[in-house]
Amino acid sequence: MAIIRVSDISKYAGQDITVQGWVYNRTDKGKLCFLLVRDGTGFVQCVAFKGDLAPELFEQIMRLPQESSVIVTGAVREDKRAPGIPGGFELGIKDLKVVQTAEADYPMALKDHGVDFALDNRHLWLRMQSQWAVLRVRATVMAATREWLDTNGFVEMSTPILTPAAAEGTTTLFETEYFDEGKAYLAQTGQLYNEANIFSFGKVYCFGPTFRAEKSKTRRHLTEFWMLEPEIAFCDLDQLMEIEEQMITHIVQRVIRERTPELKFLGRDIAKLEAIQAPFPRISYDDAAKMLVELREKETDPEKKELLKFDWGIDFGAPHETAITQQFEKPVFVYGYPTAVKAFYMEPWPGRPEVCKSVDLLAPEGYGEICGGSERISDPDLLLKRIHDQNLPEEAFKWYLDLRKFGSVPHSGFGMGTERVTTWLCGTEHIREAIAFPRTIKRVYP
RNA sequence: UCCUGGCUAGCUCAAUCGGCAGAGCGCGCGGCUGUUAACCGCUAGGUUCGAGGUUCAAGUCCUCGGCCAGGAGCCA
Repeated sequence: MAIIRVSDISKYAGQDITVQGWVYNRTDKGKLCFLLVRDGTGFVQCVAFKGDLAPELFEQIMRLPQESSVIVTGAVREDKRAPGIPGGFELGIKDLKVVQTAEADYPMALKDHGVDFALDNRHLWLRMQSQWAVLRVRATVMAATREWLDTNGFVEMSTPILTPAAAEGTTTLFETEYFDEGKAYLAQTGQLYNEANIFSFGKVYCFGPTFRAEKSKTRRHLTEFWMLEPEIAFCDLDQLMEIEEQMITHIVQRVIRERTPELKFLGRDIAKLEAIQAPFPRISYDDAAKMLVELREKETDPEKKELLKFDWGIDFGAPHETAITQQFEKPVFVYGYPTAVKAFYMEPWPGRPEVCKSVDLLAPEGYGEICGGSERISDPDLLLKRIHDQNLPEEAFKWYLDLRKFGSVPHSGFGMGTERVTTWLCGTEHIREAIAFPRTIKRVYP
């Protein structure tokens, strides 16, 4: 008997097939028993009629505990009543083998759980439909990201996870002993290494875990997350924005194409995602600042009004980002941030040294920053001056300064937070659901 | 680090002014041929986060501590 994947079930209507999986839920009605079976690719309802099966087998099915592992054989039939993902098809059970009868005290109910309990049981919570759906979307986001970059001439580079002192200060780094060399730190970015890589490969990216020891306790932060960082030679800020919008558009469109059942299960409004097509609106920091002043004047809730307080020169906080993105249906680029609030390596705006050629991409519906990038300083003297101004150790940046001595070119790059993109596309409340085993300030277990 | 909220059955939550510790789900038993987190009946299940205090009486009030969440700052 052919073993099929539940995600393909519609292709097998009328045929006998076998599914290998786990009992997600059981509902019995006397002489009739419904098993919702998941196999990793989807959830399918399997129906047992007492009259069709040997009495012992029917009795065994009636008593199967949640999460028992099973191999089910039966006939696929189309039925609008059948629940599941994708749903609409069910399996009339002809035979069932129990691989293991699960213990009766499985802790995850199909009802809501508190955050703490759910996270303590993350290894089991992963099996729930909602979590399965989000993580399937995440995998597609990552695949689509690589697909776009690989077909557009980018070379994947792996940048080190263990790094010497910091690109941007050590306060937010995880520290570890490194033999006789003193301290090493878990990478919070691969950017500086990718700036070296472009001079050999032109267009590169790294895509891996990255670590921030920030004591951030919000729905947008993880201490360990997966960041994509493309870096491109001969690329200015405008060209960088084009790359970002093309890539994001590709990711969203592929997610819609392949993960609509998951998005529908999550209750996501797919029409909103279908609208995500390049080009994206671009507004300067200056214009965003004016917009914020106007939005604050219109705001009637005094609490929100206080949070929207804003003076030119400060970086946007989460409330500011939310207010701006709510004005747009697509992700929006905000470019030209004040130099003072951005990293030392960002190219100054021509004729306006108080702002720099930086750009953040803010996702709509209040999801906030998903990408942050900039054109990098290409002039060796200016870069050295910046390192001195910021009291960074020149010795540590010797190799980085070399990059500007030998064939320096205008170049740009950005970082994209995989889990933030996933959270946005899924319409999920909290970023912790967008990675299998989230690491937050309060949690390193399981 | 700061602000706010929470901690009661395995889970999610109730408990009025300080006055008998409750429900739903899940587990167990029984019933039902179309359930959608099924439904109906029955059973079991409690150190109310910890320590101290006030009181005739504390889940509830007070003090200290612990843990968790949401938000701010910082960031992708």
